[in-house]
Amino acid sequence: MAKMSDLIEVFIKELFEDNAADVVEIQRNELASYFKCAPSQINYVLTTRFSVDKGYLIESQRGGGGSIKIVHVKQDRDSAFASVLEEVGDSTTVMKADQIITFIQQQGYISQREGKIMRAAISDRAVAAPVNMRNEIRAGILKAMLLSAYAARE
Amino acid sequence: MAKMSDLIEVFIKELFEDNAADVVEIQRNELASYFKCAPSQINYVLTTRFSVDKGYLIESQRGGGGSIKIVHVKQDRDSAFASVLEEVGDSTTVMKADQIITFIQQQGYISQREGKIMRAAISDRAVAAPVNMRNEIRAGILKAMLLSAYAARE
DNA sequence: TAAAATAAAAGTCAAAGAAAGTCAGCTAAG
DNA sequence: CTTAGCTGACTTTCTTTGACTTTTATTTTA
Repeated sequence: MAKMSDLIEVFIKELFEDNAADVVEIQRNELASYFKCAPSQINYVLTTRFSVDKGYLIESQRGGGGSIKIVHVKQDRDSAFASVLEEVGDSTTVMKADQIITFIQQQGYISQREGKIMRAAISDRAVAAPVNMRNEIRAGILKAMLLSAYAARE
Repeated sequence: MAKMSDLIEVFIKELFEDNAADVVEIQRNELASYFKCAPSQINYVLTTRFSVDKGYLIESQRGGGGSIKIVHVKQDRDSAFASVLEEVGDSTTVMKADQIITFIQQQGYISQREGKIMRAAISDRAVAAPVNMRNEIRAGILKAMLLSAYAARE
């Protein structure tokens, strides 16, 4: 069975596209019953797939007529790349690098395929260096790739 | 008795042929119980028989609904990618890497921007490792990037 | 009409479940 | 005797669920 959380994630992302909007509004219980899952699973999807890291902001209202608003926060190119480069710093774990790539991808500044290439380049399988150097080397590679992507705007 | 690992290896390779695919998805526990072996033996087979060197890329997801994806660059059908991977080998200079990237770019396998990103990743400025290790590390990074580009081709 | 009760949302968190990964040590084959 | 193969115990990561809480709106009642 395909994972429920993935399906819900895709569903919500389609809402963004359909509305050509950067705000989407959902009702937790409604969505949950549509997917036949526990309402709290919607929260799980929101925290794991629509986190601030990834460029999303959640606002919600409880009580009668309440709902959840998901805002896709768009940062302009310059500041997005600037903040991300700073974040990389001199040393970066695979996990952090992954988040950074996801962020810049969600912002729409690199394609999905470019994201995959970058992820491959910084993975532990690729960076065959002594463990104690890996994070530093990884940081160098990631920064170089981000800069070149920044320079080569479409 | 024929060696278990060989049987598993053959089995997986048959999956590639049966599906005429270059991506195969397995479930570790399922496969293990099919072969009546320890799940960790699947990992053994993957690391010994399906390494990056041999043109395979492994992606996995833990947790509920998790699985292991194996991507393979086929010799016959996409000889450009396959031969290029061989060309990279275990060690690659910047110049050679550059030529290889240019080649597959000209063949239309990767975009100009993807080429720039790859070049950035393998440049000496990016790979901040001791000089005597650089070419080996570079080879690993380049192979991983090429494989992921191949896997995510349109 | 103001306070109280009810209903209608969403939030939290911990526990259980479902995978895959690691690694040290044992066994078998060459 | 050395290397390749195999295993199981333990770890890590990710997902799903449900019981309980909190907040807000609506309705009832004194």
